[in-house]
Amino acid sequence: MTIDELRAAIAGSLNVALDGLGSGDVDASDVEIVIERPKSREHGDYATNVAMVLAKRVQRPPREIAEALASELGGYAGIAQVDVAGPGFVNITLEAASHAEVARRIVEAGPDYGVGDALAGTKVNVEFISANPTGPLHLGHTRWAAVGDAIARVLRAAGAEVAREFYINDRGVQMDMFGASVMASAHGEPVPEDGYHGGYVVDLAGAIVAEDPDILSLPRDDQLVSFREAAYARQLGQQQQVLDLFRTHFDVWASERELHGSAAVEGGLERLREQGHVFEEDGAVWLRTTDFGDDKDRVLVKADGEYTYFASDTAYYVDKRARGFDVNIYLLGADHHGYVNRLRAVAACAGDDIDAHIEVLIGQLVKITRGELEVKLSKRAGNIVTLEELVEEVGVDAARYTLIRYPADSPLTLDLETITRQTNDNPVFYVQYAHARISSVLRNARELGIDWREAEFDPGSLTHEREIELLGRLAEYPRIVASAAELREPHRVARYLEEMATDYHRFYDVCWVLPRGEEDVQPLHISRLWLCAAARQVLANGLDLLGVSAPERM
RNA sequence: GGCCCCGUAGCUCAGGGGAUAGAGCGUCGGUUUCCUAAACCGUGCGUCGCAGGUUCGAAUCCUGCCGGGGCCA
Repeated sequence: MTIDELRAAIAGSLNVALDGLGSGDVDASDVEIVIERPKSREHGDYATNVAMVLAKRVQRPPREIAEALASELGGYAGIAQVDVAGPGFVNITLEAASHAEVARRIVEAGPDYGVGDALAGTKVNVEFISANPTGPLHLGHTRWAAVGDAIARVLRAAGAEVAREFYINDRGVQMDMFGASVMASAHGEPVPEDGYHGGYVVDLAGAIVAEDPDILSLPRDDQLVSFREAAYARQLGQQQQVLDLFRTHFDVWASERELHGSAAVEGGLERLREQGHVFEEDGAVWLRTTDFGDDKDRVLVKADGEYTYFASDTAYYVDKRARGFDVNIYLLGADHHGYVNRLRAVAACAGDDIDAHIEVLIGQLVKITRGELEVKLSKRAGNIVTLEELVEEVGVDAARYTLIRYPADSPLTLDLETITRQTNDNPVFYVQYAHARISSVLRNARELGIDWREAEFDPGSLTHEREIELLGRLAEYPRIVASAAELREPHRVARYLEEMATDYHRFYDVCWVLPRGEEDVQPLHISRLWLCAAARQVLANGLDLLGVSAPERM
């Protein structure tokens, strides 16, 4: 019996029970039947609180409703026992075989186990990082590089059609300043005061001149443009390469320039005019964002006729909607929290429902330590400042896992010593180890010539307490994925995997899987191999949602 | 001045209204003739910042205050 089947059973029993209480006219169909796994085993495998929730409406004591529900529910196949406890909880214990069926389902579903349809038919745009192409990606970007990607994966697992999108701010004075900095560097001249000073600028200059020495003899104005464009191409390429290495793959690289080139900006502006939130004042064109909670109105077109960055952002939103995205998620750093109201107001000004079409998530900053010492994010040599350097030091798996493991809206301290340590206090290794351990068992089974998939799986044989615990945990997985998607909180998957790995290790510790010595292959061996295979599948599926590898050996 | 985040065990942190608030680390001790000991088991550990409110029930939701971090102006 699956959780969904149990829910249906409860719903059915509830109707009968209410009839029996003379409350058949009470419509309980809108009551969400919450099924939870009790913390204590004494309270059964599953529990529901519907009796308490309905008490007021039915005008009966919760325990009375619970009793009626329990006696009805007890008749269902697959349910071993139903108890009423506490203020009106209905505690349900399943038959052993009923638990174990999940193992078969998981193995048969394979990578699809956990995939749901809650968001089927919804097109979601997840925009994150969106760095200027004027330097390497740094720590401020890494959290979203991991979490944003995981959010996209989790949403996809919930059935949504997802695009990961990176908005390239490749237009405006910052780009010119970037070009000027590289050019100055190429000539051995001092970089402009508010230009870009990192060592990478020198490297870029050197590489550009090496590839095209003639660039230095161009007229100054042309040369500036050439340097700017060459540096832009290289820097963007470098960012893309690093993200690729980090296993964060964007579906769309949206360029601000192209937005302007395609007249999307004019189009977006037109759309806002139609909605009646655009006005002119002091020679500038404004968007009345204060109508929707912003603290001041914003300029779209300056008095000199230039579009503002805000105009681009606005047009970009309208463009995303035009491309059919129902939900547009923006992942921003804590330093951009002032943008939240502005962006939401843009959606409202475009005639959209703020609560439906736009979501702005704020990620708190990441602090890095090495043991007790904080790693200052200065640009001095030896301190980690870029995503690339972080990956070099700790590896992609550890970096991604650690960044995703915590809710993004809480501050995060990343200890380089801990996450490279190969012990229990490093959760990524703990979870990966469970996967490798299972893989090893299954390898050994193959070497012993045991073809468990072809053998009869007897779910009734998995009755050990540790087996039941593990099966119960495996059954939770789809619900965890669904809630991670709904809440945009992939850390829930990571936390779940840690608990699941614990359940596996505990099972492994006391339940021997393979035949020992000259022992014949028994049905229990086969059943346990199915259980192992199911556990491995869930670990692999979960790790995949985080973009972390599931090693066969460690 | 406005806004955002945080406050839970000695430390780092989970805990989207439910029963006795959890995990890792750290302490001390134990477990391997055979499937990966990167594991498992035992052992302590709490005014869930404070005060009100909503609820049958609040660490969780609402309001105010205190404390810490940060952003904008």
